[in-house]
Amino acid sequence: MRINKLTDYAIVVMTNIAAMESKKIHTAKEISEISNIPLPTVTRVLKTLCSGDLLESQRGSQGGYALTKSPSSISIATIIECFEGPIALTECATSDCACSYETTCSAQKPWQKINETVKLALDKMKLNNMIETNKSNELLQLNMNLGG
Amino acid sequence: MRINKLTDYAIVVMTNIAAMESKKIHTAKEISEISNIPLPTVTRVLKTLCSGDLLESQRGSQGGYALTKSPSSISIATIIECFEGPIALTECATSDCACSYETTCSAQKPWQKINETVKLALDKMKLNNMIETNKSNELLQLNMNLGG
DNA sequence: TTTAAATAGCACCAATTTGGTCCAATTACT
DNA sequence: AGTAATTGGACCAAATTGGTGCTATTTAAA
Repeated sequence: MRINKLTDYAIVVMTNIAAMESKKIHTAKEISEISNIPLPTVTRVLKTLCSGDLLESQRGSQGGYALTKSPSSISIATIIECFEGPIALTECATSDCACSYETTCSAQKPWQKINETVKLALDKMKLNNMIETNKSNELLQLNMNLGG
Repeated sequence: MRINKLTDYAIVVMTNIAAMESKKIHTAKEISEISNIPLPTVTRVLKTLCSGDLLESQRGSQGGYALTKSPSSISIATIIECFEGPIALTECATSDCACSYETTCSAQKPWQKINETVKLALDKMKLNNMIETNKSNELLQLNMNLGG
Protein backbone atom coordinates (compact mmCIF):
# COMPACT_ATOMS: atom_id res chain seq x y z
CA MET A 1 0.00 0.00 0.00
CA ARG A 2 2.80 2.36 -0.82
CA ILE A 3 2.40 5.20 -3.24
CA ASN A 4 3.96 4.72 -6.68
CA LYS A 5 7.42 5.92 -7.51
CA LEU A 6 6.10 8.40 -10.03
CA THR A 7 3.81 9.82 -7.38
CA ASP A 8 6.71 10.13 -5.03
CA TYR A 9 8.74 11.85 -7.72
CA ALA A 10 5.86 14.22 -8.21
CA ILE A 11 5.82 15.19 -4.57
CA VAL A 12 9.56 15.77 -4.60
CA VAL A 13 9.26 17.85 -7.76
CA MET A 14 6.39 19.93 -6.46
CA THR A 15 8.15 20.51 -3.17
CA ASN A 16 11.28 21.62 -4.95
CA ILE A 17 9.42 24.03 -7.18
CA ALA A 18 7.64 25.41 -4.17
CA ALA A 19 10.94 25.82 -2.36
CA MET A 20 12.35 27.86 -5.20
CA GLU A 21 10.79 31.09 -6.22
CA SER A 22 7.41 29.65 -6.83
CA LYS A 23 6.31 32.38 -9.18
CA LYS A 24 9.14 31.87 -11.60
CA ILE A 25 9.07 29.47 -14.49
CA HIS A 26 11.39 26.48 -14.43
CA THR A 27 12.40 24.28 -17.33
CA ALA A 28 12.16 20.52 -17.22
CA LYS A 29 15.93 20.32 -17.46
CA GLU A 30 16.37 22.59 -14.47
CA ILE A 31 13.92 20.60 -12.40
CA SER A 32 15.55 17.36 -13.47
CA GLU A 33 18.92 18.52 -12.20
CA ILE A 34 17.63 19.92 -8.97
CA SER A 35 15.54 16.89 -8.12
CA ASN A 36 18.08 14.40 -9.35
CA ILE A 37 15.57 12.60 -11.52
CA PRO A 38 16.44 11.65 -15.14
CA LEU A 39 15.07 14.14 -17.63
CA PRO A 40 12.76 11.78 -19.56
CA THR A 41 11.17 10.60 -16.35
CA VAL A 42 10.79 14.02 -14.81
CA THR A 43 9.29 15.14 -18.09
CA ARG A 44 6.58 12.57 -17.79
CA VAL A 45 5.90 13.56 -14.21
CA LEU A 46 5.63 17.22 -15.19
CA LYS A 47 3.16 16.38 -17.95
CA THR A 48 0.90 14.55 -15.58
CA LEU A 49 1.08 17.37 -13.07
CA CYS A 50 0.13 19.75 -15.85
CA SER A 51 -2.86 17.75 -16.96
CA GLY A 52 -3.94 17.68 -13.34
CA ASP A 53 -3.77 21.47 -13.17
CA LEU A 54 -1.17 21.47 -10.46
CA LEU A 55 1.37 23.02 -12.76
CA GLU A 56 0.91 25.33 -15.68
CA SER A 57 3.21 25.15 -18.65
CA GLN A 58 4.52 27.71 -21.01
CA ARG A 59 5.51 26.29 -24.35
CA GLY A 60 8.22 27.42 -26.67
CA SER A 61 11.44 29.20 -26.01
CA GLN A 62 11.76 30.58 -22.49
CA GLY A 63 8.99 28.21 -21.55
CA GLY A 64 8.76 25.96 -18.54
CA TYR A 65 6.59 25.04 -15.60
CA ALA A 66 5.21 26.92 -12.63
CA LEU A 67 2.81 26.21 -9.79
CA THR A 68 -0.79 27.13 -10.49
CA LYS A 69 -1.48 27.92 -6.86
CA SER A 70 0.42 28.90 -3.76
CA PRO A 71 2.26 26.13 -1.90
CA SER A 72 -0.05 26.53 1.06
CA SER A 73 -3.06 25.60 -1.02
CA ILE A 74 -1.64 22.54 -2.73
CA SER A 75 -2.09 19.40 -0.68
CA ILE A 76 -0.31 16.08 -0.85
CA ALA A 77 -3.71 14.52 -1.42
CA THR A 78 -4.18 16.47 -4.62
CA ILE A 79 -0.84 15.33 -5.96
CA ILE A 80 -1.49 11.71 -5.15
CA GLU A 81 -4.95 11.82 -6.70
CA CYS A 82 -3.48 13.37 -9.81
CA PHE A 83 -1.41 10.22 -10.35
CA GLU A 84 -3.43 7.45 -8.75
CA GLY A 85 -7.03 8.49 -8.84
CA PRO A 86 -9.29 8.75 -5.80
CA ILE A 87 -7.56 8.09 -2.51
CA ALA A 88 -8.78 4.80 -1.14
CA LEU A 89 -7.09 1.76 0.33
CA THR A 90 -9.66 -0.46 -1.33
CA GLU A 91 -11.85 -0.04 -4.36
CA CYS A 92 -14.69 -0.31 -1.94
CA ALA A 93 -16.06 3.17 -1.35
CA THR A 94 -15.06 4.18 -4.83
CA SER A 95 -17.81 5.14 -7.21
CA ASP A 96 -16.93 2.36 -9.62
CA CYS A 97 -17.07 -0.29 -6.96
CA ALA A 98 -19.39 -3.12 -7.84
CA CYS A 99 -20.57 -3.52 -4.30
CA SER A 100 -21.77 0.05 -4.06
CA TYR A 101 -24.93 -1.21 -5.68
CA GLU A 102 -25.42 -3.96 -3.15
CA THR A 103 -27.15 -2.99 0.03
CA THR A 104 -25.84 -6.09 1.75
CA CYS A 105 -22.23 -5.00 1.69
CA SER A 106 -21.61 -3.93 5.23
CA ALA A 107 -17.87 -3.75 5.05
CA GLN A 108 -18.26 -0.61 3.06
CA LYS A 109 -18.91 1.56 6.08
CA PRO A 110 -15.75 0.61 7.97
CA TRP A 111 -13.70 1.07 4.81
CA GLN A 112 -15.25 4.41 4.11
CA LYS A 113 -14.32 5.55 7.57
CA ILE A 114 -10.74 4.42 7.10
CA ASN A 115 -10.46 6.00 3.71
CA GLU A 116 -11.88 9.28 4.94
CA THR A 117 -9.31 9.40 7.69
CA VAL A 118 -6.48 8.78 5.29
CA LYS A 119 -7.75 11.35 2.85
CA LEU A 120 -8.12 13.93 5.58
CA ALA A 121 -4.56 13.46 6.73
CA LEU A 122 -3.27 13.86 3.20
CA ASP A 123 -5.51 16.83 2.60
CA LYS A 124 -4.17 18.67 5.59
CA MET A 125 -0.58 18.30 4.53
CA LYS A 126 0.28 21.13 2.17
CA LEU A 127 3.40 21.83 0.16
CA ASN A 128 4.57 24.54 2.51
CA ASN A 129 4.49 22.06 5.37
CA MET A 130 6.91 19.94 3.40
CA ILE A 131 9.48 22.70 3.02
CA GLU A 132 8.97 24.62 6.24
CA THR A 133 11.70 22.86 8.17
CA ASN A 134 13.84 22.62 5.10
CA LYS A 135 14.18 26.23 4.05
CA SER A 136 17.81 26.66 4.90
CA ASN A 137 18.80 23.18 3.90
CA GLU A 138 19.49 21.66 0.56
CA LEU A 139 16.67 21.04 -1.81
CA LEU A 140 15.01 17.71 -1.70
CA GLN A 141 16.77 15.04 -3.66
CA LEU A 142 15.31 11.98 -5.16
CA ASN A 143 15.42 9.11 -2.75
CA MET A 144 14.26 11.10 0.16
CA ASN A 145 11.00 9.35 0.26
CA LEU A 146 11.92 6.22 -1.57
CA GLY A 147 14.68 5.11 0.68
CA GLY A 148 17.11 2.42 -0.36
CA MET B 1 -1.80 3.14 -2.96
CA ARG B 2 -4.33 0.40 -2.69
CA ILE B 3 -3.80 -2.70 -0.62
CA ASN B 4 -2.94 -5.89 -2.50
CA LYS B 5 -5.56 -8.37 -3.54
CA LEU B 6 -4.15 -11.03 -1.27
CA THR B 7 -4.35 -8.62 1.64
CA ASP B 8 -7.92 -7.89 0.78
CA TYR B 9 -8.67 -11.60 0.58
CA ALA B 10 -7.11 -11.95 4.00
CA ILE B 11 -9.41 -9.35 5.49
CA VAL B 12 -12.42 -11.02 3.93
CA VAL B 13 -11.29 -14.41 5.23
CA MET B 14 -10.61 -13.17 8.74
CA THR B 15 -13.91 -11.36 8.87
CA ASN B 16 -15.74 -14.46 7.76
CA ILE B 17 -14.05 -16.65 10.32
CA ALA B 18 -14.84 -14.10 12.99
CA ALA B 19 -18.45 -14.00 11.88
CA MET B 20 -18.77 -17.75 12.25
CA GLU B 21 -18.31 -19.44 15.56
CA SER B 22 -14.87 -18.06 16.12
CA LYS B 23 -13.76 -20.76 18.51
CA LYS B 24 -14.44 -23.55 16.07
CA ILE B 25 -11.89 -24.86 13.61
CA HIS B 26 -12.58 -24.38 9.92
CA THR B 27 -10.93 -26.17 7.03
CA ALA B 28 -9.42 -24.36 4.08
CA LYS B 29 -12.07 -25.89 1.84
CA GLU B 30 -14.86 -24.58 4.03
CA ILE B 31 -13.36 -21.10 4.10
CA SER B 32 -12.81 -21.19 0.37
CA GLU B 33 -16.47 -21.91 -0.27
CA ILE B 34 -17.76 -19.38 2.18
CA SER B 35 -15.50 -16.60 0.98
CA ASN B 36 -15.82 -17.50 -2.67
CA ILE B 37 -12.07 -17.58 -3.19
CA PRO B 38 -10.44 -20.46 -5.11
CA LEU B 39 -8.99 -23.10 -2.80
CA PRO B 40 -5.33 -22.79 -3.87
CA THR B 41 -5.41 -19.07 -3.35
CA VAL B 42 -7.23 -19.14 -0.05
CA THR B 43 -4.78 -21.76 1.07
CA ARG B 44 -1.91 -19.42 0.50
CA VAL B 45 -3.69 -16.64 2.34
CA LEU B 46 -4.34 -18.91 5.30
CA LYS B 47 -0.71 -19.96 5.46
CA THR B 48 0.46 -16.37 5.60
CA LEU B 49 -2.09 -15.55 8.27
CA CYS B 50 -0.79 -18.49 10.25
CA SER B 51 2.82 -17.45 10.03
CA GLY B 52 1.71 -14.05 11.23
CA ASP B 53 0.08 -15.62 14.27
CA LEU B 54 -3.34 -14.32 13.35
CA LEU B 55 -4.61 -17.84 12.82
CA GLU B 56 -3.56 -21.06 14.41
CA SER B 57 -3.64 -24.27 12.49
CA GLN B 58 -4.36 -27.83 13.41
CA ARG B 59 -2.79 -30.34 11.09
CA GLY B 60 -4.04 -33.72 10.09
CA SER B 61 -7.50 -35.11 9.84
CA GLN B 62 -10.11 -32.95 11.51
CA GLY B 63 -7.65 -30.12 11.32
CA GLY B 64 -8.19 -26.58 10.16
CA TYR B 65 -7.78 -22.99 11.16
CA ALA B 66 -9.04 -20.82 14.00
CA LEU B 67 -8.48 -17.30 15.22
CA THR B 68 -5.73 -16.92 17.79
CA LYS B 69 -7.46 -13.99 19.47
CA SER B 70 -10.92 -12.58 19.83
CA PRO B 71 -12.26 -10.55 16.91
CA SER B 72 -12.24 -7.43 19.03
CA SER B 73 -8.52 -7.61 19.49
CA ILE B 74 -7.53 -8.23 15.90
CA SER B 75 -7.11 -5.03 13.94
CA ILE B 76 -7.11 -4.41 10.22
CA ALA B 77 -3.65 -2.94 10.67
CA THR B 78 -2.32 -6.25 11.93
CA ILE B 79 -3.69 -8.11 8.95
CA ILE B 80 -2.26 -5.63 6.47
CA GLU B 81 1.14 -5.67 8.15
CA CYS B 82 1.12 -9.45 8.06
CA PHE B 83 1.02 -9.29 4.26
CA GLU B 84 2.72 -6.05 3.37
CA GLY B 85 5.09 -5.22 6.16
CA PRO B 86 5.08 -1.99 8.14
CA ILE B 87 2.25 0.36 7.27
CA ALA B 88 3.67 3.38 5.48
CA LEU B 89 2.74 5.27 2.36
CA THR B 90 6.41 5.84 1.62
CA GLU B 91 9.54 4.01 2.59
CA CYS B 92 10.45 7.18 4.38
CA ALA B 93 9.84 6.67 8.07
CA THR B 94 10.61 3.01 7.72
CA SER B 95 13.60 1.69 9.58
CA ASP B 96 15.32 0.54 6.40
CA CYS B 97 14.99 3.92 4.75
CA ALA B 98 18.26 5.31 3.49
CA CYS B 99 17.36 8.82 4.46
CA SER B 100 16.88 7.97 8.10
CA TYR B 101 20.61 8.35 8.39
CA GLU B 102 20.62 11.78 6.85
CA THR B 103 19.86 14.61 9.16
CA THR B 104 19.06 16.87 6.24
CA CYS B 105 15.96 15.01 5.21
CA SER B 106 13.18 17.21 6.43
CA ALA B 107 10.37 15.58 4.54
CA GLN B 108 10.57 12.75 6.97
CA LYS B 109 8.62 14.53 9.64
CA PRO B 110 5.57 15.29 7.52
CA TRP B 111 5.55 11.75 6.20
CA GLN B 112 5.85 10.30 9.65
CA LYS B 113 2.86 12.31 10.71
CA ILE B 114 0.84 11.07 7.78
CA ASN B 115 1.87 7.49 8.29
CA GLU B 116 1.05 7.62 11.97
CA THR B 117 -2.42 8.86 11.19
CA VAL B 118 -3.02 6.10 8.69
CA LYS B 119 -1.70 3.47 11.04
CA LEU B 120 -3.87 4.72 13.87
CA ALA B 121 -7.01 4.54 11.76
CA LEU B 122 -6.22 0.99 10.74
CA ASP B 123 -5.32 0.04 14.29
CA LYS B 124 -8.62 1.22 15.62
CA MET B 125 -10.63 -0.83 13.18
CA LYS B 126 -11.07 -4.32 14.61
CA LEU B 127 -12.60 -7.42 13.13
CA ASN B 128 -15.75 -7.08 15.16
CA ASN B 129 -16.30 -3.63 13.70
CA MET B 130 -16.29 -5.24 10.30
CA ILE B 131 -19.06 -7.69 11.10
CA GLU B 132 -21.11 -5.69 13.56
CA THR B 133 -23.53 -4.33 11.00
CA ASN B 134 -23.44 -7.57 9.09
CA LYS B 135 -24.54 -10.07 11.72
CA SER B 136 -27.90 -10.88 10.25
CA ASN B 137 -26.76 -10.62 6.67
CA GLU B 138 -24.95 -13.03 4.45
CA LEU B 139 -21.31 -13.66 4.98
CA LEU B 140 -18.84 -11.52 3.16
CA GLN B 141 -18.12 -12.64 -0.33
CA LEU B 142 -15.05 -12.05 -2.36
CA ASN B 143 -15.29 -8.82 -4.30
CA MET B 144 -16.73 -6.86 -1.50
CA ASN B 145 -13.67 -4.81 -1.17
CA LEU B 146 -12.22 -5.31 -4.57
CA GLY B 147 -15.08 -3.99 -6.55
CA GLY B 148 -15.52 -4.71 -10.23
C1' DT C 1 -0.85 -50.15 11.47
C1' DT C 2 -2.88 -48.30 7.74
C1' DT C 3 -5.48 -44.85 5.50
C1' DA C 4 -7.53 -40.58 4.71
C1' DA C 5 -7.63 -35.79 5.66
C1' DA C 6 -5.54 -31.78 6.28
C1' DT C 7 -1.78 -28.26 6.56
C1' DA C 8 3.41 -26.68 5.39
C1' DG C 9 6.62 -25.16 2.45
C1' DC C 10 8.26 -24.83 -1.66
C1' DA C 11 8.80 -23.39 -6.51
C1' DC C 12 6.85 -21.93 -10.69
C1' DC C 13 4.27 -19.50 -14.38
C1' DA C 14 1.13 -15.90 -16.15
C1' DA C 15 -0.60 -11.49 -16.04
C1' DT C 16 -0.69 -7.06 -14.71
C1' DT C 17 1.31 -2.91 -13.37
C1' DT C 18 4.90 0.18 -13.21
C1' DG C 19 8.91 2.66 -14.63
C1' DG C 20 11.62 4.52 -17.97
C1' DT C 21 12.58 6.10 -22.70
C1' DC C 22 11.98 7.99 -27.12
C1' DC C 23 9.87 10.29 -31.15
C1' DA C 24 6.87 13.28 -33.78
C1' DA C 25 3.96 17.25 -33.28
C1' DT C 26 3.04 21.70 -31.48
C1' DT C 27 3.89 26.20 -29.71
C1' DA C 28 6.20 30.53 -28.87
C1' DC C 29 9.76 33.61 -28.82
C1' DT C 30 13.63 35.92 -31.41
C1' DA D 1 12.21 31.13 -40.71
C1' DG D 2 14.62 28.98 -36.99
C1' DT D 3 15.37 27.61 -32.46
C1' DA D 4 14.02 26.12 -27.96
C1' DA D 5 10.89 24.24 -25.32
C1' DT D 6 6.67 21.59 -24.03
C1' DT D 7 2.89 17.96 -25.49
C1' DG D 8 1.06 13.68 -26.42
C1' DG D 9 1.45 9.27 -27.63
C1' DA D 10 3.50 4.88 -28.18
C1' DC D 11 6.57 1.54 -26.72
C1' DC D 12 9.55 -1.72 -24.22
C1' DA D 13 11.71 -3.69 -20.09
C1' DA D 14 11.47 -4.85 -15.47
C1' DA D 15 9.36 -5.70 -11.29
C1' DT D 16 5.57 -7.05 -8.71
C1' DT D 17 1.59 -9.58 -7.94
C1' DG D 18 -1.68 -13.20 -8.33
C1' DG D 19 -2.70 -17.73 -8.98
C1' DT D 20 -1.54 -22.70 -9.09
C1' DG D 21 0.48 -27.09 -8.24
C1' DC D 22 3.49 -30.54 -6.07
C1' DT D 23 5.46 -33.02 -2.37
C1' DA D 24 6.34 -33.67 2.45
C1' DT D 25 4.54 -33.81 6.99
C1' DT D 26 1.28 -34.29 10.50
C1' DT D 27 -2.82 -36.05 12.77
C1' DA D 28 -6.90 -38.67 13.75
C1' DA D 29 -9.69 -42.34 13.05
C1' DA D 30 -10.73 -46.94 11.22
